[in-house]
Amino acid sequence: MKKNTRNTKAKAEILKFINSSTRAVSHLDIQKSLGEFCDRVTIYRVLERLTEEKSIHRIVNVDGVINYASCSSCAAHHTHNHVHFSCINCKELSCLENNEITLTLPEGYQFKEAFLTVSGVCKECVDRSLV
Amino acid sequence: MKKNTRNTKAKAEILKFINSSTRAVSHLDIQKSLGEFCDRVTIYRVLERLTEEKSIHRIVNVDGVINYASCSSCAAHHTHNHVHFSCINCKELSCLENNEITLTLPEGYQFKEAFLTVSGVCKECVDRSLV
DNA sequence: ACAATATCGCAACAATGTTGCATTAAATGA
DNA sequence: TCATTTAATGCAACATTGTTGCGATATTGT
Ligand SMILES: [Zn+2]
Ligand SMILES: [Zn+2]
Ligand SMILES: [Zn+2]
Ligand SMILES: [Zn+2]
Repeated sequence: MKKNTRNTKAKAEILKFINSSTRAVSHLDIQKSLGEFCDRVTIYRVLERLTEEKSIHRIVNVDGVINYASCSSCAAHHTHNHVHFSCINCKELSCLENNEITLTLPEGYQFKEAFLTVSGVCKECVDRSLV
Repeated sequence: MKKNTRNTKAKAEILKFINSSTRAVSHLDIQKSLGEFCDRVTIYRVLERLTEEKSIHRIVNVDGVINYASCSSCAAHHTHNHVHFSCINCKELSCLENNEITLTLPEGYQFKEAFLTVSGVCKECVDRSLV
Protein backbone atom coordinates (compact mmCIF):
# COMPACT_ATOMS: atom_id res chain seq x y z
CA MET A 1 0.00 0.00 0.00
CA LYS A 2 1.50 3.26 -1.11
CA LYS A 3 1.27 6.28 1.12
CA ASN A 4 -0.18 9.28 -0.64
CA THR A 5 1.36 12.65 -0.08
CA ARG A 6 -0.55 15.87 0.47
CA ASN A 7 -0.18 19.37 -0.80
CA THR A 8 0.21 21.55 2.23
CA LYS A 9 0.94 25.24 2.59
CA ALA A 10 4.40 24.60 3.95
CA LYS A 11 5.28 22.29 1.09
CA ALA A 12 3.99 24.74 -1.52
CA GLU A 13 5.81 27.69 0.01
CA ILE A 14 9.11 25.87 0.35
CA LEU A 15 8.98 24.50 -3.17
CA LYS A 16 8.12 27.95 -4.50
CA PHE A 17 11.12 29.42 -2.74
CA ILE A 18 13.46 26.77 -4.10
CA ASN A 19 12.08 27.01 -7.62
CA SER A 20 12.28 30.79 -7.69
CA SER A 21 15.87 30.79 -6.55
CA THR A 22 18.65 30.86 -9.12
CA ARG A 23 20.96 29.02 -6.79
CA ALA A 24 20.78 26.04 -4.48
CA VAL A 25 19.56 26.88 -1.00
CA SER A 26 20.22 25.39 2.40
CA HIS A 27 17.83 24.62 5.23
CA LEU A 28 19.04 27.80 6.90
CA ASP A 29 18.32 29.87 3.79
CA ILE A 30 14.77 28.56 3.74
CA GLN A 31 14.31 29.15 7.43
CA LYS A 32 15.46 32.75 7.12
CA SER A 33 13.24 33.30 4.11
CA LEU A 34 10.08 31.82 5.59
CA GLY A 35 10.51 33.36 9.02
CA GLU A 36 7.66 32.31 11.29
CA PHE A 37 5.72 30.76 8.46
CA CYS A 38 6.33 27.25 9.72
CA ASP A 39 8.41 25.28 12.15
CA ARG A 40 12.05 24.35 11.70
CA VAL A 41 11.20 20.68 11.91
CA THR A 42 8.55 21.01 9.24
CA ILE A 43 11.17 22.35 6.84
CA TYR A 44 13.32 19.29 7.44
CA ARG A 45 10.41 16.99 6.81
CA VAL A 46 9.17 18.83 3.72
CA LEU A 47 12.66 18.81 2.21
CA GLU A 48 12.83 15.08 2.77
CA ARG A 49 9.47 14.59 1.09
CA LEU A 50 10.24 16.85 -1.85
CA THR A 51 13.48 14.98 -2.40
CA GLU A 52 11.72 11.63 -2.33
CA GLU A 53 9.16 12.91 -4.78
CA LYS A 54 12.04 14.10 -6.93
CA SER A 55 10.74 17.65 -7.05
CA ILE A 56 14.12 18.83 -5.79
CA HIS A 57 17.58 17.32 -5.48
CA ARG A 58 20.17 17.60 -2.77
CA ILE A 59 23.64 18.91 -3.39
CA VAL A 60 26.36 18.63 -0.79
CA ASN A 61 28.49 21.75 -0.95
CA VAL A 62 32.26 21.62 -0.66
CA ASP A 63 32.00 22.54 3.02
CA GLY A 64 29.60 19.68 3.72
CA VAL A 65 26.49 21.85 3.94
CA ILE A 66 23.52 20.26 2.25
CA ASN A 67 21.73 22.40 -0.30
CA TYR A 68 18.63 21.89 -2.39
CA ALA A 69 17.83 22.88 -5.94
CA SER A 70 14.94 22.60 -8.31
CA CYS A 71 14.82 19.59 -10.57
CA SER A 72 13.09 21.42 -13.37
CA SER A 73 16.28 21.60 -15.39
CA CYS A 74 17.16 18.03 -14.57
CA ALA A 75 13.88 16.60 -15.79
CA ALA A 76 15.31 16.13 -19.25
CA HIS A 77 18.25 13.90 -18.39
CA HIS A 78 16.61 12.31 -15.40
CA THR A 79 19.88 12.12 -13.52
CA HIS A 80 21.61 14.44 -11.12
CA ASN A 81 25.07 13.57 -12.28
CA HIS A 82 25.59 17.00 -13.71
CA VAL A 83 28.24 19.39 -12.44
CA HIS A 84 27.66 21.89 -9.65
CA PHE A 85 29.53 25.12 -9.13
CA SER A 86 30.42 26.62 -5.77
CA CYS A 87 31.66 30.23 -5.67
CA ILE A 88 34.32 30.78 -3.02
CA ASN A 89 33.41 34.46 -2.86
CA CYS A 90 29.62 34.84 -2.80
CA LYS A 91 29.01 31.22 -1.81
CA GLU A 92 26.66 30.71 -4.71
CA LEU A 93 25.97 27.06 -5.38
CA SER A 94 24.35 26.30 -8.70
CA CYS A 95 23.85 23.64 -11.33
CA LEU A 96 25.94 23.71 -14.48
CA GLU A 97 24.04 22.26 -17.37
CA ASN A 98 25.55 20.63 -20.41
CA ASN A 99 28.56 19.34 -18.58
CA GLU A 100 28.79 15.62 -18.84
CA ILE A 101 31.73 13.79 -17.39
CA THR A 102 33.12 10.39 -18.14
CA LEU A 103 35.40 8.47 -15.87
CA THR A 104 36.57 4.96 -15.36
CA LEU A 105 36.48 3.10 -12.08
CA PRO A 106 39.02 0.48 -11.03
CA GLU A 107 38.33 -3.11 -12.00
CA GLY A 108 35.51 -4.67 -10.02
CA TYR A 109 33.89 -1.45 -8.84
CA GLN A 110 30.24 -0.71 -9.57
CA PHE A 111 29.23 2.81 -10.52
CA LYS A 112 26.06 4.31 -9.12
CA GLU A 113 26.27 8.08 -9.13
CA ALA A 114 28.78 10.88 -9.59
CA PHE A 115 28.96 13.95 -7.42
CA LEU A 116 31.00 16.67 -9.00
CA THR A 117 31.35 20.15 -7.64
CA VAL A 118 33.76 22.71 -8.95
CA SER A 119 34.81 25.58 -6.74
CA GLY A 120 36.01 28.88 -8.12
CA VAL A 121 34.74 32.37 -8.74
CA CYS A 122 31.44 32.92 -10.48
CA LYS A 123 31.00 35.34 -13.38
CA GLU A 124 29.28 37.96 -11.26
CA CYS A 125 32.08 38.00 -8.73
CA VAL A 126 34.74 38.04 -11.42
CA ASP A 127 33.08 41.01 -13.11
CA ARG A 128 32.70 42.85 -9.82
CA SER A 129 36.35 42.44 -8.91
CA LEU A 130 37.50 43.73 -12.31
CA VAL A 131 35.53 46.95 -12.06
CA MET B 1 55.94 36.70 12.02
CA LYS B 2 54.95 33.15 11.32
CA LYS B 3 53.59 30.99 14.07
CA ASN B 4 55.52 27.78 14.49
CA THR B 5 53.70 24.56 15.10
CA ARG B 6 54.72 21.87 17.54
CA ASN B 7 54.89 18.10 17.34
CA THR B 8 52.67 16.89 20.12
CA LYS B 9 51.59 13.41 21.12
CA ALA B 10 48.01 14.03 20.00
CA LYS B 11 49.11 15.27 16.60
CA ALA B 12 51.48 12.34 16.10
CA GLU B 13 48.88 9.79 17.14
CA ILE B 14 46.13 11.24 14.94
CA LEU B 15 48.39 11.51 11.92
CA LYS B 16 49.58 7.95 12.46
CA PHE B 17 46.00 6.73 12.53
CA ILE B 18 45.09 8.55 9.34
CA ASN B 19 48.23 7.45 7.53
CA SER B 20 47.81 3.83 8.51
CA SER B 21 44.20 3.76 7.32
CA THR B 22 43.42 2.61 3.82
CA ARG B 23 40.34 4.79 3.70
CA ALA B 24 39.40 8.31 4.64
CA VAL B 25 38.32 8.70 8.25
CA SER B 26 35.93 11.02 10.01
CA HIS B 27 36.30 12.87 13.29
CA LEU B 28 34.11 10.20 14.86
CA ASP B 29 36.33 7.40 13.53
CA ILE B 30 39.34 9.05 15.11
CA GLN B 31 37.54 9.63 18.37
CA LYS B 32 36.51 5.99 18.59
CA SER B 33 39.99 4.83 17.73
CA LEU B 34 41.84 7.05 20.20
CA GLY B 35 39.39 6.55 23.04
CA GLU B 36 40.49 8.54 26.10
CA PHE B 37 43.83 9.38 24.56
CA CYS B 38 42.88 13.01 24.09
CA ASP B 39 39.94 15.36 24.17
CA ARG B 40 37.31 15.68 21.46
CA VAL B 41 38.18 19.32 20.99
CA THR B 42 41.85 18.52 20.57
CA ILE B 43 41.00 16.25 17.65
CA TYR B 44 39.14 19.09 15.94
CA ARG B 45 42.07 21.42 16.42
CA VAL B 46 44.70 18.90 15.35
CA LEU B 47 42.74 18.07 12.19
CA GLU B 48 42.59 21.75 11.39
CA ARG B 49 46.33 22.11 11.88
CA LEU B 50 47.21 19.02 9.88
CA THR B 51 45.04 20.25 7.04
CA GLU B 52 46.70 23.66 7.08
CA GLU B 53 50.10 22.02 7.08
CA LYS B 54 48.89 19.91 4.14
CA SER B 55 49.74 16.66 5.88
CA ILE B 56 46.18 15.52 5.27
CA HIS B 57 43.32 16.64 3.05
CA ARG B 58 39.62 16.86 3.70
CA ILE B 59 37.06 15.04 1.65
CA VAL B 60 33.37 15.80 1.99
CA ASN B 61 31.45 12.56 1.59
CA VAL B 62 28.24 12.38 -0.38
CA ASP B 63 26.23 12.64 2.84
CA GLY B 64 28.04 15.80 3.89
CA VAL B 65 30.25 14.16 6.50
CA ILE B 66 33.79 15.49 6.43
CA ASN B 67 36.51 12.89 6.18
CA TYR B 68 40.28 13.11 6.20
CA ALA B 69 42.90 11.21 4.27
CA SER B 70 46.63 11.09 4.04
CA CYS B 71 48.31 13.29 1.47
CA SER B 72 51.18 10.91 0.86
CA SER B 73 49.71 9.75 -2.41
CA CYS B 74 48.80 13.28 -3.40
CA ALA B 75 52.28 14.64 -2.94
CA ALA B 76 53.16 13.79 -6.51
CA HIS B 77 50.49 15.79 -8.27
CA HIS B 78 50.29 18.47 -5.60
CA THR B 79 46.55 18.86 -6.03
CA HIS B 80 43.57 17.19 -4.47
CA ASN B 81 41.54 17.25 -7.63
CA HIS B 82 41.59 13.49 -7.91
CA VAL B 83 38.49 11.35 -7.72
CA HIS B 84 37.13 9.90 -4.52
CA PHE B 85 35.02 6.81 -4.20
CA SER B 86 32.24 6.30 -1.69
CA CYS B 87 30.84 2.79 -1.21
CA ILE B 88 27.11 2.77 -0.54
CA ASN B 89 27.45 -0.55 1.23
CA CYS B 90 30.46 -0.52 3.54
CA LYS B 91 30.71 3.28 3.56
CA GLU B 92 34.32 3.15 2.54
CA LEU B 93 35.61 6.48 1.29
CA SER B 94 38.89 6.36 -0.53
CA CYS B 95 41.04 8.15 -3.07
CA LEU B 96 41.15 6.90 -6.64
CA GLU B 97 44.47 7.62 -8.21
CA ASN B 98 45.15 8.06 -11.90
CA ASN B 99 41.78 9.53 -12.63
CA GLU B 100 42.10 12.97 -14.09
CA ILE B 101 39.04 14.85 -15.21
CA THR B 102 38.66 17.70 -17.61
CA LEU B 103 35.69 19.98 -17.75
CA THR B 104 34.82 23.36 -19.08
CA LEU B 105 33.21 26.13 -17.08
CA PRO B 106 30.82 28.68 -18.53
CA GLU B 107 32.29 31.87 -19.96
CA GLY B 108 33.60 34.21 -17.29
CA TYR B 109 33.95 31.66 -14.52
CA GLN B 110 37.26 31.06 -12.77
CA PHE B 111 38.26 27.53 -11.85
CA LYS B 112 39.90 26.82 -8.52
CA GLU B 113 39.34 23.23 -7.51
CA ALA B 114 37.27 20.20 -8.45
CA PHE B 115 35.58 17.95 -5.95
CA LEU B 116 34.54 14.69 -7.52
CA THR B 117 33.14 11.78 -5.61
CA VAL B 118 31.69 8.71 -7.20
CA SER B 119 29.31 6.55 -5.24
CA GLY B 120 28.81 2.89 -5.96
CA VAL B 121 29.89 -0.48 -4.66
CA CYS B 122 33.55 -1.18 -3.96
CA LYS B 123 35.32 -4.29 -5.19
CA GLU B 124 35.30 -5.96 -1.78
CA CYS B 125 31.56 -5.54 -1.42
CA VAL B 126 30.92 -6.67 -4.99
CA ASP B 127 32.96 -9.82 -4.41
CA ARG B 128 31.24 -10.53 -1.12
CA SER B 129 27.78 -10.28 -2.62
CA LEU B 130 28.67 -12.62 -5.47
CA VAL B 131 29.87 -15.37 -3.18
C1' DA C 1 -19.76 16.22 5.14
C1' DC C 2 -17.02 12.78 7.20
C1' DA C 3 -13.58 9.52 8.28
C1' DA C 4 -8.84 8.24 7.62
C1' DT C 5 -4.41 9.62 8.14
C1' DA C 6 -0.60 12.62 6.36
C1' DT C 7 1.33 16.55 8.17
C1' DC C 8 2.24 20.00 11.67
C1' DG C 9 3.88 22.28 16.01
C1' DC C 10 6.15 21.81 20.04
C1' DA C 11 9.20 20.07 23.29
C1' DA C 12 12.81 17.28 24.30
C1' DC C 13 16.72 15.12 22.80
C1' DA C 14 21.06 13.84 20.13
C1' DA C 15 24.98 14.82 17.38
C1' DT C 16 28.40 17.82 15.88
C1' DG C 17 31.20 21.77 16.03
C1' DT C 18 33.00 26.24 18.51
C1' DT C 19 34.90 29.35 22.12
C1' DG C 20 37.21 31.08 26.46
C1' DC C 21 40.40 30.32 29.76
C1' DA C 22 43.43 28.28 33.08
C1' DT C 23 46.95 24.67 32.77
C1' DT C 24 50.44 21.84 30.45
C1' DA C 25 54.23 20.89 27.73
C1' DA C 26 57.11 21.57 23.25
C1' DA C 27 60.82 24.21 21.51
C1' DT C 28 64.51 27.33 21.96
C1' DG C 29 68.50 29.50 23.65
C1' DA C 30 71.35 30.70 27.73
C1' DT D 1 70.42 21.24 31.97
C1' DC D 2 67.25 24.71 33.05
C1' DA D 3 64.46 28.76 32.45
C1' DT D 4 61.56 31.18 29.22
C1' DT D 5 58.18 31.54 25.72
C1' DT D 6 53.95 30.37 23.93
C1' DA D 7 51.69 26.59 21.13
C1' DA D 8 48.75 23.17 22.42
C1' DT D 9 45.67 20.85 25.65
C1' DG D 10 41.61 19.83 28.76
C1' DC D 11 37.48 21.17 30.40
C1' DA D 12 33.27 23.46 30.67
C1' DA D 13 30.00 25.99 28.52
C1' DC D 14 27.83 27.25 24.51
C1' DA D 15 26.08 27.18 19.51
C1' DT D 16 24.34 24.93 15.58
C1' DT D 17 22.19 21.36 13.16
C1' DG D 18 19.41 17.46 12.76
C1' DT D 19 16.05 13.80 14.97
C1' DT D 20 12.12 11.75 17.52
C1' DG D 21 7.58 11.23 19.96
C1' DC D 22 3.16 12.66 20.37
C1' DG D 23 -1.11 15.15 20.62
C1' DA D 24 -3.40 18.53 17.59
C1' DT D 25 -4.55 19.96 12.90
C1' DA D 26 -5.63 19.87 8.11
C1' DT D 27 -5.87 17.55 3.55
C1' DT D 28 -8.01 14.25 0.67
C1' DG D 29 -10.85 10.39 -1.15
C1' DT D 30 -15.37 8.65 -0.59
ZN1 LIG E 1 30.25 34.51 -6.71
ZN1 LIG F 1 21.96 20.23 -9.85
ZN1 LIG G 1 32.19 -1.43 0.07
ZN1 LIG H 1 42.00 12.04 -1.89
